[in-house]
Amino acid sequence: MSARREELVRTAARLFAERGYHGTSMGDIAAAMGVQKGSLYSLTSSKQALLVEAMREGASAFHAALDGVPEDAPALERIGAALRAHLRVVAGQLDVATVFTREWRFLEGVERGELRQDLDADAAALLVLSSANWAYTWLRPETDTAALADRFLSILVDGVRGFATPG
Amino acid sequence: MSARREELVRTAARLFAERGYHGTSMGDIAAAMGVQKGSLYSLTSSKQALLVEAMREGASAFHAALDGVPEDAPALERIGAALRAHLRVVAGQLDVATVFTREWRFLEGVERGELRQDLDADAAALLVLSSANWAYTWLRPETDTAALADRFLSILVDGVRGFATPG
DNA sequence: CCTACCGATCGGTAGG
DNA sequence: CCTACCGATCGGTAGG
Repeated sequence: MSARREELVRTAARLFAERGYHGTSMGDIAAAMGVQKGSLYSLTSSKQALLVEAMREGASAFHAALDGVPEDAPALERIGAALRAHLRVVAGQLDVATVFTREWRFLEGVERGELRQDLDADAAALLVLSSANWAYTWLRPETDTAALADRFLSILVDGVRGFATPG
Repeated sequence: MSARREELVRTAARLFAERGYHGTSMGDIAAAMGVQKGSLYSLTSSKQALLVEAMREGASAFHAALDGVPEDAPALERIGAALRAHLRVVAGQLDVATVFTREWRFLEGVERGELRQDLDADAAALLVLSSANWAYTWLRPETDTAALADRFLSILVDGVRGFATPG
């Protein structure tokens, strides 16, 4: 894959994250690349292919992050490692992570509610997943994600009562 | 406001929630209403006005929910009441809540990161806000939101160590 | 509420 | 990488 093509995918991911997939035109992407839109089609076959590529980067980054989680550690330690790794990806590849978290529904037929989490599911797991999945809206690249993840985890285990007074 | 106009806003909210604002055309909305798209313009002035109206319903529902939170109660009780009320709105008006949470960026110039939450912010507040804002992706209308909110809150206060064995 | 239409923009292609 | 263009679709309007 050429450097120019990588730049195209990165640019598309940035605009998809900013304006949404349907809110971004090939003309927008071309303008951001400094070329005419017809010129993009030597680098990609379609707009949808750019979304697929951006999603693939996101999936691969999150997947690779989980690969670093030790398999034979206590559950709590593994959850902590997974959360740290996930938040690190969000902060480090904000555009790709945003597109991955928000725009997947334009590629797959998964409907809202199919996850079918209900009262029997573990509320603690929902809290962790929510914080991880919502993180793209407020995480900043310079955020200390490891410290934040540890603080999340500490609350999940011991609650705010286990905290020293903040400040 | 006529019943027909209310039906239009509800239909638009449903389609915006399913396909996104830019992914929904006035023709789509008209088809769901059983009329031609030109006919919609006697009920609304523009597609954007429909988004504004749906967002207004969401804002008003969430705002009204917060109005029921007692002002002179302990902080923890107020947070619990707010979380319960918020999740009830999400479950009860899923389409409007989804549009409100996800599509606000097409109306306001607020950019990602402007919230500027960082390590100094309270991680517990982030956990609560994340669970509330991500809820539209997994909450179902029949979910017992009060029990779920209480369980979230219990974790935040005492952590999972404060739980009896699940099941 | 309909038909018929407007100008603009869309994703994508041809040919160079 | 460009110009020039395609058919389709977009949001919205006119006139009834």
